[in-house]
Amino acid sequence: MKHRPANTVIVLDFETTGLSPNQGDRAIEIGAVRLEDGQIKDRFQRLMYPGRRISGFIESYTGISNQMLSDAEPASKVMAEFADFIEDFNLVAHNASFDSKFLISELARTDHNSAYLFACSMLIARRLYQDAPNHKLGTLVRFKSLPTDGTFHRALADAEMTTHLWLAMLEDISTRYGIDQADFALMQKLGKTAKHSSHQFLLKHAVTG
DNA sequence: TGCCAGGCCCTCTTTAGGGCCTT
Repeated sequence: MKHRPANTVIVLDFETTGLSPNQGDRAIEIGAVRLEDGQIKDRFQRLMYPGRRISGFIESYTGISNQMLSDAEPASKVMAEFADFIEDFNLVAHNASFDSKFLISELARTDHNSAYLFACSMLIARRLYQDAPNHKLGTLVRFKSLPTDGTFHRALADAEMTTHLWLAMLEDISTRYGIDQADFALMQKLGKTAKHSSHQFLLKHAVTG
């Protein structure tokens, strides 16, 4: 039987042709990290052909060219492989609402289930790091002095930076609130909050239940 | 370069508007 650590999450990031699958945008790259008990155990990165040319803006923004995509496998094939990679583990992304809608949209083109639970590192960071200049991923990486190879807006590089941010937040929450180990359920709760609660109240409430 | 959308959150709010964040 396959070993399944209790505290395993998949941290993922999509590069896409634009902001909205409802407007016809497609994924062009998926990058992800399998994090088991705080250790990176596996990585996944694939380009995928979206069925049409991408804009010059996206080429410039991501560094992914039309030439690179012309040699890539179709999205449906890549997403089927990715579904096998993520199994049924919980998912983490920076601004998870964005990656969630692309995951649902692309998996809908395959016969794979897309009923995953997401936690959003951006929403948690907004509560935890209120003195950060802003809560863009790159800013938070610099703010927390997290590891980076200097690559931004590529799927695996962004997923790895999000992984380090996730680990830093787990540690900071445990240290700040004196709990043994922050887990996915707590982090997901911190990303879904009632309005009009102060951040301090919210964190303490989430920790104490 | 920044628009497209959408969820979240703040405030000059809740019968609303606008900024943030993702590509």
